[in-house]
Amino acid sequence: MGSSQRIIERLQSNGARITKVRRLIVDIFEGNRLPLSELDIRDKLSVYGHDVNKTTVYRALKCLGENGVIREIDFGDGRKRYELNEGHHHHIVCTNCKSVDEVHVDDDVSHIEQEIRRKKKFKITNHTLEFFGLCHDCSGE
Amino acid sequence: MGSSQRIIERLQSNGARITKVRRLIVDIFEGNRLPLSELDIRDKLSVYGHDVNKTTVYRALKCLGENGVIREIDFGDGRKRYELNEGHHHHIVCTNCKSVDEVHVDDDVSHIEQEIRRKKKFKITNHTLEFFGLCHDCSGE
DNA sequence: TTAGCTGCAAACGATTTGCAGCAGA
DNA sequence: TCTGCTGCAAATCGTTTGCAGCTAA
Repeated sequence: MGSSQRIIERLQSNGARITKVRRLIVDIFEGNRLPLSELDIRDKLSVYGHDVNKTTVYRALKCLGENGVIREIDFGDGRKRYELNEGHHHHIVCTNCKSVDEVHVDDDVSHIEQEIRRKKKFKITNHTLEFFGLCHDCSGE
Repeated sequence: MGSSQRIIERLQSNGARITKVRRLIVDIFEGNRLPLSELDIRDKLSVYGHDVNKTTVYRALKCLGENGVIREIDFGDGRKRYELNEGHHHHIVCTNCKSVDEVHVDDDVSHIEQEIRRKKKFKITNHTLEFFGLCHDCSGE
């Protein structure tokens, strides 16, 4: 059980119980830095000998999301993905082989947000920015 | 039937038929510059006295998408939205009242794309950038 | 005429809900 | 102990598919 103490404490302080399934799922996220779908998670749990019901996974994800441990990522393919809610970054998705890579950009879109804040009377709290294209392997002819 | 001639020609040149339903849907998009879901479209069609089957709407949207007339927008709420494929821009969505506004930014994220192209060996063809927050009406506590 | 479009019903896949039994604190 | 978590089955919701009849070209 390698779940970081910080995460355990965050859950506990919000009154959520530290159950076996939640621990396992947090461990999966800590060992996989890329966004995972419900199915990805259950597959990985299964590999480690834990067959968890899909409903339970969805409810655990909801709990972890509500407590700020994970966040949702949307690649627009009809299934939600989740990743640890640490460090703002974006993703590049290969539209061919579906591989995903992280992108850390120094200069983010904060200047655009400020522009919007000025022009429109909108308090921006969040944004999504995902890139799509062909990875090196798939763009080779 | 106010469907722009340019769009009609684009469909025709690709071998798609110009049917009553497709004309109507294009008219709806031309009269509504914000992203519409399948349900939005059927509601608007209904207001004008046209009850169109949902399957037909989905197939028309697929056809219009494949011919570059419209594009998909994803607000991550589990339903697809579509808008005319004209002029690159983004959206700000009020997380409270769900209202949507367009955002035209002079300085887009092309510099980020170039950075990624250099760092990673990724040919970027597309990106999504949507903003979320509270609109003026909803942020007034 | 005829290939392509439409409508209906039914299938599908991701996600949610109801409920009875189990377990963390 | 006891409220909250889990698992199972069934429901829900957006979207897609199969098929028979219709219509644009």
